[in-house]
Amino acid sequence: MQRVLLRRRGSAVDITEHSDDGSAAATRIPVEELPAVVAEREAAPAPVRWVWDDTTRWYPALLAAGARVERCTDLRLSHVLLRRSPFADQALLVGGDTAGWDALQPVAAADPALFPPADPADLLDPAAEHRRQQAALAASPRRDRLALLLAAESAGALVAAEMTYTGLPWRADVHERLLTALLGPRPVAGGRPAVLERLLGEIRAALGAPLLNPDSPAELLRALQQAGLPVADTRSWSLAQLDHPVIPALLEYKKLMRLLTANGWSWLETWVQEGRFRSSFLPGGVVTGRWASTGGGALSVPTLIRPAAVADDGWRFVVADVAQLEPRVLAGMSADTAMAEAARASDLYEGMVAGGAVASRAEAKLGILGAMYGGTRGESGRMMPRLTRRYPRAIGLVEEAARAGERGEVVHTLLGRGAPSPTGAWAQRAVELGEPAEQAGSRGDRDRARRAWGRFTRNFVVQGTGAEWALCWMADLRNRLWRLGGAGSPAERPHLAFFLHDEVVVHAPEHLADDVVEVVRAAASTAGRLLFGAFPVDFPLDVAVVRSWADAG
DNA sequence: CGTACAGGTCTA
DNA sequence: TATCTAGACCTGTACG
Repeated sequence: MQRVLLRRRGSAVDITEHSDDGSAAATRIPVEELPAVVAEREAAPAPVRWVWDDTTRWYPALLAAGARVERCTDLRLSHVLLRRSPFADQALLVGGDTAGWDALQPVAAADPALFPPADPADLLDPAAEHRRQQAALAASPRRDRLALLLAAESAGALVAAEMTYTGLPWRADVHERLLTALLGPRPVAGGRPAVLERLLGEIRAALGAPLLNPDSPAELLRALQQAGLPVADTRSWSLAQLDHPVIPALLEYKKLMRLLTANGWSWLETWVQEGRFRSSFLPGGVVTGRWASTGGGALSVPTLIRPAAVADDGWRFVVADVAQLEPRVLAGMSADTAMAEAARASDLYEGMVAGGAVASRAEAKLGILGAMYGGTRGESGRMMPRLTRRYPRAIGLVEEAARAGERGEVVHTLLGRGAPSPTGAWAQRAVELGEPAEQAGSRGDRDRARRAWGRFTRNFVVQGTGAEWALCWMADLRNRLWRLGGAGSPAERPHLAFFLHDEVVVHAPEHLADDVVEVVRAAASTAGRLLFGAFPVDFPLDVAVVRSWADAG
């Protein structure tokens, strides 16, 4: 496939075409002409892969100018993956500006200018970096998987930019009605809404503390203890265990205060414009390969306010999520046929019950979560021997990942994303967490930190491979949605509008909703085959065609 | 007066 | 004798 490398040169762009025969041809164009050049090239029959330093620096402006890109190589994201992968020869990756690539950060989506001034990326040579990456890939003992990972990560970067561009349809009027119904009318600057004010009065009266500010955990804890309640913190879950007249009002107050501060009127003003909630997603933003987000708390939008996410008139949301993604991924990557058999059921936990591994669904869930998170105590710990007997390969894989982490070894996902080395800052953090300063250095604390790192590596291999499945799913889905046809930009055709680790929201014209359901499922099958080949592990989806996000699931 | 951390709550 | 993975982001509070 033809690769076309883009490089900024002041107010111009250098375009270098790399043909399969190794020849290269370069042209220089003014930056204003780039969208037209890209659009023309994308419309031509020969497929092309754009190679650029960083999608966040190129794609938002292209989208704004009406140019959509089918494929790219994001050198920044690829660099991070290769630098940490145990299957990339680091000697091949090191060049003059490696430190610059190591340090390169994505830019915020807020600025749509194609060329931010004084960008550190301008000091880097993308052609040289691309050559190094291709060399490392060619020499890798896991070349195919690593190449798939780089392609999927780059496709994710395109998806992320497009989701910020299109936004998630959001009805401010619905959101405001919801706030008013729960909190009362919007208060004038500074005041508490009426409902909170009333609850505050009840709380103060019930505790005999007329000046209490329940927003201060320390103050609240003292007041509760003075009222004779045996409580060590003010978490809702702890308070719910208590029997005292103040508790219902206090729990309601905490819930509504959270709504007000996290997703109240000021959230609405800040993050919703022109009927769209626009946040920015950061592919690869989490060490495991999951996406992070910045702005508006996109990855923790409470279900309480999801009724305000409403498809446009004549459009629908197609909401799809994978039930029990991570245990299915674990079955696939360990080639555990017994667990894959359980995964044939649409509810994997019920499949485990049917297979005779455990007595109840609750036990199955507890046991699997314990296996993936490293819970060794309590009920999930007691489940482990039975699970190990029944699913030796699956349990063996996570146990080995935990032991490797405890030994200080580096673990990796199925496609070759490497975990951080335990000598890095992350291990320091684990040490600090397990080690109160006054007892620093004791053997027990070191053991605790080692086990904490083992839990991290145990979870890393599963969560990280789950993230790879989701990336492959979205990358394939994005292309299938585009091929459903229509005209215009992604916003005017069926498009991905939101992504939450194992769930996607597609915004589509109503008459195409059934087609979207079909391609969402087809893309899930493709992702399973890409990762696990012929090994028979299913990824059944829960799919709903709805007007509001809240109506799904 | 601005920054850093603690405590809490939301997500998968 | 016990909640264990990954995050974002809010308020209150301590600190320099």
